[in-house]
Amino acid sequence: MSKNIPEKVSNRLTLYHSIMVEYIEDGIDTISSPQIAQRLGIDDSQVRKDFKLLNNPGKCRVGYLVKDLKDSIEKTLGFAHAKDAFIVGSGHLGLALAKYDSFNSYGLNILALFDNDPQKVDLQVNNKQIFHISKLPNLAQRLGVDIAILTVPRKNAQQVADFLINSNIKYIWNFTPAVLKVPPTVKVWNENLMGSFLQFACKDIIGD
Amino acid sequence: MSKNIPEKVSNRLTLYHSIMVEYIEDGIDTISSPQIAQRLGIDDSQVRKDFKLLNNPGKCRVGYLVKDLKDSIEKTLGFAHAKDAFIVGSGHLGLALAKYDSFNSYGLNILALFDNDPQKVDLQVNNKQIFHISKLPNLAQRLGVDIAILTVPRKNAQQVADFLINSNIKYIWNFTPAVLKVPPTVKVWNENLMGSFLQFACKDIIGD
DNA sequence: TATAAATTGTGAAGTAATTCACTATTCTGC
DNA sequence: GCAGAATAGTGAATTACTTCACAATTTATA
Repeated sequence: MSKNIPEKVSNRLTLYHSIMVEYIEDGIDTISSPQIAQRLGIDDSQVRKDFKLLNNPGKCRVGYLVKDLKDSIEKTLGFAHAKDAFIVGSGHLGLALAKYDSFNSYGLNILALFDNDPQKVDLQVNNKQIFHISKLPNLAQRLGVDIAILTVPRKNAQQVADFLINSNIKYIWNFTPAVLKVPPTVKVWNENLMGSFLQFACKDIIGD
Repeated sequence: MSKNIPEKVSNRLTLYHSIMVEYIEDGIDTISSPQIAQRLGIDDSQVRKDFKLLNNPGKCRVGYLVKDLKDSIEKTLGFAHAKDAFIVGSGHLGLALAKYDSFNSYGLNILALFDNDPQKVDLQVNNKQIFHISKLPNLAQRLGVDIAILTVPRKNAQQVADFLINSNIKYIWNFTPAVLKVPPTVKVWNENLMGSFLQFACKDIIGD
């Protein structure tokens, strides 16, 4: 599946997916591209072009089948492939993410948390144990985990990232504001919460 | 300032900003576009084009002054304009965000939290009080707050959003997976954590 | 001082993304 | 069954974004 879906498209697919979930809850079977487009403030032909990538044809004058759309979006985005991950950094954000059960239904299993604070080690969060960071390399290898969710303070981010890379972690979902230096074999996804907000704020609040 | 900076550009500006913070900590005064470009895996002329929007000329053979760049990015993204906001929904994520002090240094003040659970009302989180959601309209008006950070469960999201809109909230930073229906006068920024991850996961982990 | 190397700034070229405009199809109501 | 309306699908046009290529400048060095 998922053959080179551009980032913008996959971002829209996740929004479409949310709408499908809502329509299913409301017991609505079909949905049209203008309905979706209006909801998201985009062009309806854009929606149709995106859906074309899903190989999920609609019916003229009717629209698309909600259930089928949801399934093919999930297939394309890989919900079915369960992926295991560690949360590295058991501060407020790390703990909140550990408690965020939606991850699971989207195909992401948090297996454990890590921290360097001895006070936190061995605590349980949402049925997941917090381990000392020194245990990570061994556990990563034994469990075959190569995804880490990084939620340490900014000033430790690079150092911890280096440690993760040495532990054969290949994917880092970076919730810190640091821009990580990594070798080409390691992929980083920057969540950058404040950056995200600033875009929002900049556009309309500061405005002019 | 901030005259129609495209979203892609402002996203890059936040990444540049992080790098500037790091360089300042490391005591480095100047930085060149190839240095930044290599760090982010983008083209160096892209960096220069972005900086041109900042009205912050560099010097040939030397590069840009780190301090000046940081300042003009902050000016352009509006860090200086303090903005007040409420967190609506005092679950794990809401509490984690309330404790996330970086918001402050980026110009966002969380004044209070809200929830409908009587057990949570009147608790203090990071020196911010949790109020019952029914108090929101009055407080929003008295304090002149029109930004809400929405962290309620998905199934309540639309209903709470409607309530916020009736309380004259104009900007909703939406951390729920719901796609909110709002009038054109209200702006929504979807954080969409899982969507964000799926883009990351889809691209490289699922592969093909 | 002359030469070489590094860097900015930028117009032009090239890509990618979005919107437009239209055709073909299907459904609804008369 | 027919007329009208809504919709999918899609090539073309447009717009936005990125990369290329290179002149102009500055610094370091011999």
